[in-house]
Amino acid sequence: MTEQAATPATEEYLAVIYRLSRQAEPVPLALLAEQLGISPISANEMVRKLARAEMVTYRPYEGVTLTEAGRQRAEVMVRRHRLWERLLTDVLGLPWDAVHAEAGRLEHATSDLLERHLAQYLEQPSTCPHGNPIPGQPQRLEGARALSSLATGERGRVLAVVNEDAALLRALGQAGLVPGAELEVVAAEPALGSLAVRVGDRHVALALAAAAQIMVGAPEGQGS
Amino acid sequence: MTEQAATPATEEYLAVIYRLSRQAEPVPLALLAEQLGISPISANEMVRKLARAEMVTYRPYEGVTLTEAGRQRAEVMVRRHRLWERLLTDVLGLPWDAVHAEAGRLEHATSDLLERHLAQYLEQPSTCPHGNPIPGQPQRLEGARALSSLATGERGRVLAVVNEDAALLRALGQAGLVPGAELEVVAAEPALGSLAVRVGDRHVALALAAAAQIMVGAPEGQGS
DNA sequence: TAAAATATTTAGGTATACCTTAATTATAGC
DNA sequence: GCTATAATTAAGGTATACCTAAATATTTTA
Ligand SMILES: [Mn+2]
Ligand SMILES: [Mn+2]
Ligand SMILES: [Mn+2]
Ligand SMILES: [Mn+2]
Repeated sequence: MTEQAATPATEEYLAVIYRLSRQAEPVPLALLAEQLGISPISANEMVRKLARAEMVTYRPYEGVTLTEAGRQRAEVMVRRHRLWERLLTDVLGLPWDAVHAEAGRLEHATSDLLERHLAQYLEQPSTCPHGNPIPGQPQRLEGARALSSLATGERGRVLAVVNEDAALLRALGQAGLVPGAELEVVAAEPALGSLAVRVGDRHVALALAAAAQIMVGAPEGQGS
Repeated sequence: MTEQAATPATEEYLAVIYRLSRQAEPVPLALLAEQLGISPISANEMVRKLARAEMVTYRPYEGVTLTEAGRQRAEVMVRRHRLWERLLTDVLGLPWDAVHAEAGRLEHATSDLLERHLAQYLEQPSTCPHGNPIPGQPQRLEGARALSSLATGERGRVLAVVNEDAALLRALGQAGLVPGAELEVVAAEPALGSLAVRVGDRHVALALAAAAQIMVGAPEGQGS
């Protein structure tokens, strides 16, 4: 009986590992613990339990990697999470900086049946309101780059905000830096850790750390 | 520190006690335990904990009653539950016999903010899809009676199905016995434990136990 | 390459919410 | 009024998911 824990806690671990895997693979335990808001010791315990259940592989001093079974389970959770975000913003009108936390709870209370109805009602969306991909839908193949990597004068269009921290999203929303926005880098000052960007007719200055969370693609009318 | 447990488990107890209070007040422990699907001993433990937290009063051999604080908390949960049921049926198109179970999970993952947006989007509905009242909305004052109490020849309109058991709802749905349906009692046979009813042009026979779960009001065009 | 700094593991503990078995009630039927 | 029945409480146990403190192991860096 190595199987089927499927408690909210294990679901949460798998989904967080999945998300962090984009940035670092395998995922260091310290990062995982920090994201989950628990002690590294507790994270270590749980990760070893997940390894026993063959949802992850764990290499001490290196980190955690999802197994195929773990990845599938994680994708289900992330899919439900992002479908909920779409419903909450597009239909119920919640602000985009609030829906990540709400969906983070609803995802664990969602059956297969409900997931199907959600996806159907929303017409199989391919991204969440923050531009991040919904697993199970065809992804537009993107030559996406972090905004922080653009040089002065380069233009692009916002595709996604990777980090869905509420404070960051609120600030970006006010600056007009939302998926679809066209922008141009006015001045890149890596040495100063800062970036000046024109968004429409507005000028915005942001830290490199913030810019690193924004994925941009080719500007309108320019194929990859 | 007698305060604020607010775990899903305590929320669940309060909501179930609230619902059962319509039928029996105080609520016998045996009934509560059965509804929650746990042993009477565990129910006893939890109820004494709730009593310590002043959410209920508990009189051994009699039963449980909600305190004012408990009633308020319970009404929040029942309100969220029934708002979800409305969204799931009216918007997402889930079958009416499935939504009680779904809402039973979602209710615990619902914030004040989300509750407000749900209610607003649904235009402050006053009942769930099964006809049961949504706390916090004005209730139409109803001279409702159980269908099982009607005599032969009496007519009425279905207001609500009190017991939201999936199998019962599925059967009632197929028989057309849904809120709003006009009906006439064709033959009441209390001795046989059965009732024959005409619903539209259809004839339906049902057990008294089932009929007891159906609340009816005055037929169309007849004020109370 | 030997400390120093980090990371991991062990050990022991807490809280929640269940369980079973056994003892102790209280209620109700006769 | 007594006793059978049923309800309650006590006692002890399980599993999950956290925690802290202390011991060990590994990696880094000087
Ligand atoms: Mn979550
Ligand atoms: Mn998102
Ligand atoms: Mn519930
Ligand atoms: Mn209902």
